[in-house]
Amino acid sequence: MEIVGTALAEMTMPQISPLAGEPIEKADAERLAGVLKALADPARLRLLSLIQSATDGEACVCDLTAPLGLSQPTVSHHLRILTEAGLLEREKRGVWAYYRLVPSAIATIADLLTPPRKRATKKAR
Amino acid sequence: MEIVGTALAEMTMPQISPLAGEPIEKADAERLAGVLKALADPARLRLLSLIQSATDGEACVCDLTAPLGLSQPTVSHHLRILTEAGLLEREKRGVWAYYRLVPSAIATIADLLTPPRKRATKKAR
DNA sequence: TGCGCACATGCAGGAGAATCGATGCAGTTG
DNA sequence: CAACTGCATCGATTCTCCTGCATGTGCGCA
Repeated sequence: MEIVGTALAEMTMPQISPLAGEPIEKADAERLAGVLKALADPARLRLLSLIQSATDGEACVCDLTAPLGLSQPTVSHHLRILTEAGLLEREKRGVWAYYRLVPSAIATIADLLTPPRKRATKKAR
Repeated sequence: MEIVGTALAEMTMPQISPLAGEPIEKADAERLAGVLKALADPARLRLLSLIQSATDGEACVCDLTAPLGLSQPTVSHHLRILTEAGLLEREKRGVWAYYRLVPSAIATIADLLTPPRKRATKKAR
């Protein structure tokens, strides 16, 4: 139902770690689950990995179909989901569409999952 | 198809960060996706949050159905998935089944997602 | 201007997952 | 021992998602 949008950006600010001090709200859980769902697919994890390890950290669709063993429409589909989740950014140059990782996007998710390890939630010290 | 098992334990050791130096293997991607899929659900994120913020960090099923607004079988289903993914552990005391977070399980996932920030992959120094 | 290439979108089939009601099972209590 | 409580499992339904084929779109080139 496409609740994603640029999902990541919408939740970087609030402290909605599932391991924060108190239960998270239903809406926050749905947003975080939306982004995690974009990650929770073998093909998409491999896409992120392939793009990151490519030259200049970018890759076009034609470079990604073969290593994955998936059809071009399917790869485009996955890239779209990752882009809508805020994990990839797309740049069209000529006939090609180059994808690259959004800087620190995945790190942001990792931070959201990480327990509030001494983070200033209520004056840690 | 239950590829999970105690999924987390099986991949804590290898360096299979999707943002590591080189593309991850298909099998690694499937394992990591399996654990992420356990996380990528609003109800399960809220369950983790509720359990963590409960007294003594544990909770039984009867305490969790009401806040979630889901039926008891459904809650048991989600708890089972989280447990099989290695995120929760179950202890039966009397008639009740108490669930608690597996220490640092989620932190492990966060580490897997975090880019190899100066981590010793091949002799960093 | 017409053709070809790279990519996106639409459509459809099939597999997997979320949910619930009904039921089974193990402790507890009378 | 019988009834009750808390939880897991089963079966069925509905919905979502992954995937590929066919097609549409935009850009470059002859």
